[in-house]
Amino acid sequence: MKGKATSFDIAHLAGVSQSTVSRALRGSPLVSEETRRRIQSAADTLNYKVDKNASNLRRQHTGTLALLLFEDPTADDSHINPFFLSMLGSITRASAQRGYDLLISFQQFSRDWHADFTGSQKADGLILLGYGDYQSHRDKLEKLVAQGTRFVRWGAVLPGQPGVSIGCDNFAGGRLATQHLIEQGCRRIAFLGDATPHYPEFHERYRGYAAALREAGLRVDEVLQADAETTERAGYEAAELLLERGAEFDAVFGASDLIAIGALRALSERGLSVPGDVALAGFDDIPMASFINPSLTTVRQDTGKAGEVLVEQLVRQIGGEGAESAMLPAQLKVRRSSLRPEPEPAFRKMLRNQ
Amino acid sequence: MKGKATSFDIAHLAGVSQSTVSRALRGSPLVSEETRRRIQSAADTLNYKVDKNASNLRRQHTGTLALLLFEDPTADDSHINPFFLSMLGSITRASAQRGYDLLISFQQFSRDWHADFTGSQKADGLILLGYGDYQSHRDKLEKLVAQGTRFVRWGAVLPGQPGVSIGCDNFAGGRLATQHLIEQGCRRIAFLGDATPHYPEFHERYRGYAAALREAGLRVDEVLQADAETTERAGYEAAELLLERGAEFDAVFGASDLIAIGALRALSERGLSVPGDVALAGFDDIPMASFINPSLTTVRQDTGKAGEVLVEQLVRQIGGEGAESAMLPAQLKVRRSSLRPEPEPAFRKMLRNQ
DNA sequence: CTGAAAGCGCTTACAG
DNA sequence: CTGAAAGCGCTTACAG
Repeated sequence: MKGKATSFDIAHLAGVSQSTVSRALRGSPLVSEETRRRIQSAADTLNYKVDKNASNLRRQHTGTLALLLFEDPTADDSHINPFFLSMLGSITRASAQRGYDLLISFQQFSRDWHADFTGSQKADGLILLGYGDYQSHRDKLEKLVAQGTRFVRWGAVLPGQPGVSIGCDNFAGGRLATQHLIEQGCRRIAFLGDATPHYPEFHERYRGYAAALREAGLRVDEVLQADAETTERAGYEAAELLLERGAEFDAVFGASDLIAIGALRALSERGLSVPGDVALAGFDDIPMASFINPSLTTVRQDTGKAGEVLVEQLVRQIGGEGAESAMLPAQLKVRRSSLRPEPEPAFRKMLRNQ
Repeated sequence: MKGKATSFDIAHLAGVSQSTVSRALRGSPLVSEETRRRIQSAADTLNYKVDKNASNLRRQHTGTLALLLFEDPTADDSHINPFFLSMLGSITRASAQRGYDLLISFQQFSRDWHADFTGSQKADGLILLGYGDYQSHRDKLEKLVAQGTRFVRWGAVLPGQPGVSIGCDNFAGGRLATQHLIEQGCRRIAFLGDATPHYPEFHERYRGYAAALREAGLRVDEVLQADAETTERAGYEAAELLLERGAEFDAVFGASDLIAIGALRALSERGLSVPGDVALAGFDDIPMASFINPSLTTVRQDTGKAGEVLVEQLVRQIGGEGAESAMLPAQLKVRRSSLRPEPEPAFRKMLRNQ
């Protein structure tokens, strides 16, 4: 790489001062059209690009957003949760649309993340993404607020939380899914996923589940709940636990699609058919949900919209405008995994008709 | 945000010069242990972080890698190809492991990407990722080389290509999949995907396909090939085209999993069963491949390994070491979609045994 | 509309 | 081992 062209080189070539080059290239109205054109063409021939480091240093900003992706360290580390992958895609798009670069960082190990990015001027603001134990994050969030760091986080939207949170209406989503299972005739509906306030999104889904049960005059039975983080394996194990417990159930509501898919595998291995013996629903609507067999009934979180809102609210903060937490609607997607009674298999019908 | 602490503040607090602060914090051996400790604790109490912009400006480097993701503008723009999403995950991890930040950028629209990142000192090197028309990229790659830009690209590894390419052995993969279909008794195997050198990865897969056919004494029939880019929709349409043409085939090899999955839908809609009537294979092994029904036989590209190698070779270039193109092995994953003859359905057996 | 000059916060020869 | 000083390449008051 031979010496990169600087604004002085352009100035020299165009026969103006370096200040004028800078102004022209930044689109200042203080430069005459003709001068601007001359400078522009000089810049083009020298293949000049403004040095971001210098520009940012001087302007004290960065033009980039940092996406911090928290993954539960216990998760299988080869795969990122597909839901977050979708979010990542939409956040990337939304950032680009608003002229920001996006820096991505996984935060499984580092503990000092709360200051790493904005403190070191790598990013103007932070997007926090990830399921995970909220309690252990909370004090860091408060520190972030105290420091004046601009950030938005994806998660449960509840009163009294530090900073700006964007999330979907987990309570309504949990309620919707459970109501649907009840309408399908299910009476013993299991909930797979952590149901404590440690994981507020799951907790809200659980609360929605419990509300739907009570509204239908059904009992919330603790035997029907088993903890699980968002992995297929955890879903598998939670379903196994239920089965070993001897719990009787005619439906399973997984707190996430990954959990539901894991449960599906456990049920199949025991010879239980879905939806024939057990109706099944998940949460997230990851791409896989519509492809598995049977296709998975789930609560859709609109990741496209989510990315837009996250970026929008963060950019507002950076611009000094007020930003607000927002709750996005949850939408029930009914697919085959919950549709009962299952149409009678053709061969059984034939046998009976003999 | 109250005035951020600078190295001068630390110097003042620790009672040393600013230069010493800088040295201590960068781990220079020129600083005594005791001084270093004093400086470190001052930095901690003031919550000091080195300003990356200033540091990078001075050191003339950035510590970040840019991942440019090219997507075919005709693709459904709401979804990123899951294969690239996997790559993105593994590249992110590999970069973090080597201490680089990763800047992500989608390049559907911008045309000036070849200089945007390294020229403006946003990144030390580029990772180019995306299927796409190679011919139209080629001159940009050459410009990149001419400029001395460090980059690696994911794609076909062929002689005479500009720069460093990492890719999987697409020829071997295509051949493997086709051989497997032939072993399953298929004789009329369709190929869905562009088969021209414009898309070198697909072309290599096609060449592997053709080689396997010839080796088995089978004819390569143009009627059995239909173009498709990497989307489910394109796969669906290509299969439709084949069907409308009245082409007779007993197997379909999709140049990517997405194409194969689209073809599966088209076949099902026509009442053709997979693998009963038509055996099916794809390429990539995206997560969905193992979840659809029937599960999809495919050629696995190891994205974890790919990300590591891409980052490794790029970092070597940045460090002034020589980097080399590399071809990663392709691995056949046999699943249900290609296993013929299909076990006889239970009810048919019953009927016959009456 | 344009130019000369200061300064963003570091890193690193240079001198001791 | 430490300090004083130059300079990375910009942006932006300040002066005209």
